[in-house]
Amino acid sequence: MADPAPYLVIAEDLRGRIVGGELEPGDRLPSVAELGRQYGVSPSVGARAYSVLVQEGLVISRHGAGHYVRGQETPELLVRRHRPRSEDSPFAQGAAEQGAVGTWRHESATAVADAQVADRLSIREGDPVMRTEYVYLVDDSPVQLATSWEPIAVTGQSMIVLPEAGPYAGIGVAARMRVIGIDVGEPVERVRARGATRAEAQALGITPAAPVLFIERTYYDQATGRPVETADITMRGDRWVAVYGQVPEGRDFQV
Amino acid sequence: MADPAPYLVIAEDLRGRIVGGELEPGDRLPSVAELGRQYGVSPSVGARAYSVLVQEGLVISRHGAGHYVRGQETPELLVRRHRPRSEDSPFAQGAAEQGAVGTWRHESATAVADAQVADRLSIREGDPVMRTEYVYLVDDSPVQLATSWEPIAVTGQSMIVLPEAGPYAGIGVAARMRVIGIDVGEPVERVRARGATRAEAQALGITPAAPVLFIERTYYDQATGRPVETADITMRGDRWVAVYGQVPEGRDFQV
DNA sequence: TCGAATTTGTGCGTATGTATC
DNA sequence: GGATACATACGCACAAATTCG
Repeated sequence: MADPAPYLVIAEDLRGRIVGGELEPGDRLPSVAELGRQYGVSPSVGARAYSVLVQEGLVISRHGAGHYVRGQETPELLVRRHRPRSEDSPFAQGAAEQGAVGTWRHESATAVADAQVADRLSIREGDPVMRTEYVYLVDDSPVQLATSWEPIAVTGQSMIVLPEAGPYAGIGVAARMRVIGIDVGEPVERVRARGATRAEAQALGITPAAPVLFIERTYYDQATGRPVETADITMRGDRWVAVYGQVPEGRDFQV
Repeated sequence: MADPAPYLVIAEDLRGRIVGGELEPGDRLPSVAELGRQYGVSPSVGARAYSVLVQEGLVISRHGAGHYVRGQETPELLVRRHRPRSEDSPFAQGAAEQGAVGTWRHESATAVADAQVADRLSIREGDPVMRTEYVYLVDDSPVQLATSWEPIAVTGQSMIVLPEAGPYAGIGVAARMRVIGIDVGEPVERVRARGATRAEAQALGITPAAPVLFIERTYYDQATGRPVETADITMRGDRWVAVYGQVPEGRDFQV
């Protein structure tokens, strides 16, 4: 049985004291030299032990200053949930409920459906669609990206062909579709966890391969079953929780 | 302006060639010594560059053998969705629909609710609960972990107090609750993307910090609104997609 | 079977740039 | 502004694992 390497032993020891609460967020940790003395190894071993904990997110290092216990910041999670009859932007409304200011940038252009989008919208590859790219910001920092596709065949003759222009801008897909007489009900969402691509990391201000929540959302016309909008939504994993289902109302039981 | 450190330059160079496709999954990469020669630095710098890429999940290292480009393995996504009136294990049923064999291991024990579980179950901290740990396997490889908590106050007098023992084992929470006359409806699920902890990575056979889909699920008694079960579910991000909502039935529109 | 060559993993000492007082 | 403490990066030496003849 091989003994674990000393730098792992030191890291494990410190990890235990941090998660156990003995060392509190903000506490200054021993310098790498001091750590080496305590365990009878060279400073570089202490440095490597710290590098493990930094990678795990338990410790932050400040060049020339020292290592510090990092706050277990579960930085207020943003909550994403479906809002059945919203008449405001679901995103802005959600942010407001959480005491933040939600804004977004967008860009629309016509495009043709590739194979994947065509499949999701039940149209033919090459059919015209309106594609809109979104960047969502909370308190001016980007937290969510989205790309939306709508078949021109659905909205082309209406004044909502551009999702973010005219009197019906910024109210969300469900409300916009109601304008042209389409009731969409709840969307179907396919949820995945994966690492951020480089482009996503760049846009969201996170490191590549950091976990993101990725949702493929599709709205259907409830009357006919026809897909009317589909979107790829990418959210910072450390900032979002997506909630599905509702807590029942009546709570008349005894605790 | 400080130049980036040589080990970061090397890592960035290799990263570009990997994501660009010049280096393909499975390819053997230069040894750290060779890498050092190529860039005119010592082997330790090459080793450090590789450690960065290993941490990002782009490269795997095999002691004594070399460094290899890691496969972007997108192996058959498993689909997780709610099954309203299943009378079989939802997990096994889902796996079977996808042509795989789903099995699981479990271990139950009584415990007391900590603050978080107590909050989710609307009971008091310290109240007794039945805790069950699950490891789910598909074709003998672990793909999902779960920890479930049920208040003893709900199941304690019944023959389903042990989730995985007796005639009602392995049928899922909803079906088990029906046995004692509780209709639970759809659960509430809070979905997050985060990096795997060390323990999770170990159990799931992935690297630490690899993305996992993490779901906090709670079932409620529909009649009273009382929570009757809550669970933490951890799934390999590269193997699972969770689906919410249903595609409408009728598709009588013209393409 | 075995041993030599190759390769990664780990520890150490030192030089350098940074932060703090 | 200077002195000191500190983290970071690098080159080197040795151990452990793998491969191959």
